[in-house]
Amino acid sequence: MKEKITETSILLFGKKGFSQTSIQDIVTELHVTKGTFYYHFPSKEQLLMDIHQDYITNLIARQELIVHDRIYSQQDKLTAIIRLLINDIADKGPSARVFSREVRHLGPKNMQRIKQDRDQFRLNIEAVIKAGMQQGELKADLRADMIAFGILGVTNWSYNWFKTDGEVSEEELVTIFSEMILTGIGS
Amino acid sequence: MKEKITETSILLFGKKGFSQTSIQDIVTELHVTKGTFYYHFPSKEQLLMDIHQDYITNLIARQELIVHDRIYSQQDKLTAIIRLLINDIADKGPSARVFSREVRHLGPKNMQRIKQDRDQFRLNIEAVIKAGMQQGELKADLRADMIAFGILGVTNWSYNWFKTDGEVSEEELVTIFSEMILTGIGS
Amino acid sequence: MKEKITETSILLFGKKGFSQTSIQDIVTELHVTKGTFYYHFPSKEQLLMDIHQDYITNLIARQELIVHDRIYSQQDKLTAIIRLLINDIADKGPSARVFSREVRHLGPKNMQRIKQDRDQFRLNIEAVIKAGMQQGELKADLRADMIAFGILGVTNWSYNWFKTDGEVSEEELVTIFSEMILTGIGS
Amino acid sequence: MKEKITETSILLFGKKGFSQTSIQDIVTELHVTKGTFYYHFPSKEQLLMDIHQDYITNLIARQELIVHDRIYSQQDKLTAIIRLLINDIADKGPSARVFSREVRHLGPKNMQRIKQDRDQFRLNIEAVIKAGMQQGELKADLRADMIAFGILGVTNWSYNWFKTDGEVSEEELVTIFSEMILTGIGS
DNA sequence: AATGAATGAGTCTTCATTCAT
DNA sequence: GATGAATGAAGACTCATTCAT
Repeated sequence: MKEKITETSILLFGKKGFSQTSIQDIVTELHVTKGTFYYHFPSKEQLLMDIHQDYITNLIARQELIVHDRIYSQQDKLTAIIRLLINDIADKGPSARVFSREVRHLGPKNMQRIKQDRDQFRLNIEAVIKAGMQQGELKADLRADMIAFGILGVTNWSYNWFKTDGEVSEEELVTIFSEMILTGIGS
Repeated sequence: MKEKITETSILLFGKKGFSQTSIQDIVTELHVTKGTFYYHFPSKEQLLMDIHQDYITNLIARQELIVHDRIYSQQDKLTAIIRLLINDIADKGPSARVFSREVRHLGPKNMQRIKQDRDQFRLNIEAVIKAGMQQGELKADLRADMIAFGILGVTNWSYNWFKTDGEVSEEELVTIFSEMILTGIGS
Repeated sequence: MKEKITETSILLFGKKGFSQTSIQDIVTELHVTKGTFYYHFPSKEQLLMDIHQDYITNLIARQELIVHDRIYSQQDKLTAIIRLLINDIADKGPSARVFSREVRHLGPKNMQRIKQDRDQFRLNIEAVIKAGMQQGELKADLRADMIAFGILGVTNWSYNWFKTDGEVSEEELVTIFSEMILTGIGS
Repeated sequence: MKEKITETSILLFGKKGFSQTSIQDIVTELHVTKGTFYYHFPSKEQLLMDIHQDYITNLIARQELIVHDRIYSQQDKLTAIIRLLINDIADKGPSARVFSREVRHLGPKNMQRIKQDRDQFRLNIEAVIKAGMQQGELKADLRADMIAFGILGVTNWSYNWFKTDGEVSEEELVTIFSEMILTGIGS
């Protein structure tokens, strides 16, 4: 049941947003009562935290597999990270969407905790960029931090518009974005 | 008074988000009563619509000045559009933030209307890209639509993290992002 | 309306206690809705505070009239204070009952504030006793503080059992208690 | 286990009051689950009843030992009853406090039953007073019933303020109160 | 004896909205 | 233009209680 609640919540949060989704909505969907929800979760916020935590822990783990890979070039790593994020739109779509949007609704403490995780993800990207700069794979004069934000912008924004069943496939999108970032669009 | 309500609302929506800001919050800030609000606006949603509309109408107007400029190259135009969006973080900060976040809280009809405006903004970017492709300023084989989404991602995401009083100035950020997009980060 | 809410609440708190009385109970009794309650009071606790404050402020004022009287002997003052409390069972019955019972349901801050008022009332009694001891009206070796608690016990406990329409009138009860305290029951 | 539940409940009721203590609070404290509680008690109210019953049965038993004593004078008996109640603040503190406060939370039937026990306790005091009056130990014109209420007020009120580790010892308090009642405070 | 899951009625509170004045 | 009072629907959360295992 706990899992069912989590799944349903992810779906509903993804569809209507966190504040717009009431506990009633969640339990009605599952044909159980509010008491059931509160038997499994101490609060709505904690549920959101759990979702966040599950998602980002797994995400960072997969990211670090990429980052610490011995064979990939740094450019490959960036592409792989972009792929990681874009793929999740399909695989964990709603979960990913929830992740990228609802932080503002958390209390200061939880906000802080989540922020740390996100920072780590971002700093991992930054580290790859810096490595690329040193090894001559990337331009030497980049602001690694800003570029990392830029890459996250490109991918995270996709969660707002990308349809996995659209004209462009995930893998194509990965290629388009990674080329745009690595080689630019200028001729 | 209507203007004062609008301004205060933009500020509060920017700070706490749309759903988290109550009409009571707004009128308390202005030392008036709820009746006053409803004298000027038919609903909270309509207020949000007005804010959106004001903002985006002005934004598109400024974008089209750029797009139809006779002197700018297409690359310059893209840079100018990036500058337009980044500058607004400072100039119309809260308003811009509201614009980029609170769409989900609109009813379907209003959502639709806003979506059209946003689409137009995006299609204008797409048009510039296509022009650049034809004129040989940009690579010939780009997916103009996806690239437009990519550019919007980079800039819109900035609203979540960019501090105008930080280490990097707006103009520097514009340069960083436009170089990243036009020439890529690869060496 | 605010007054009506206060009055009804006093009645209901008196009958069923603070926690056992829901806001619903109060507004149902008045044929209004919960919104109305919260238009006039910020919280249930604040309502209780208001009731307390109203009651005790008035009570202390009347007590101090007695305490500072120039003609009364100290013994007369004690009797008058007993009368003050016993009379309130009839006049402000429920209010008095609420006052003497529901402190535990207040938050620490409000608890503190009420405690101060009560302490003042008690210390005023203590002061009268001490004056009586000095002036030879009362035994010289009393623990004024404990006696003050004793007197309060006798009167406050009455709120639990005394019926103003019973066999014993208020004034008779005052006489019985003040004689018991001043001259004792031993022969 | 049943005893452990009872003990813990007494403690918690004493600390936070009956309504403010949830069954969850009780079982959490004991590291068991709610099912366990309901295996041993049919309801929260019944638990309160049991506590009451246990306490008052024992109390009345001890009171009657005093009342029927052949050596004590009636004055001594009153003092002994006062001692009985004051001592219980220390010995059975929480239990006694619960007893003197939470009656209101019982259903009418249980309320009735408790009331009878309390009445008996009070009537026993009244009987002692009447005996004292007849035997010339006490003033002849007392309202024994009201005096009994007065004595109960003095002692029961102590449960609200008396600290056993304070400046005044239990035995001192007994002396103070019994002197106040028997000989009065007037000089 | 004890547990874990579920219930459902109830709690306080919030809030957008209405409307007579 | 603006106010004050009231509404009613909805919100998150609590809790005594039940019951199959």
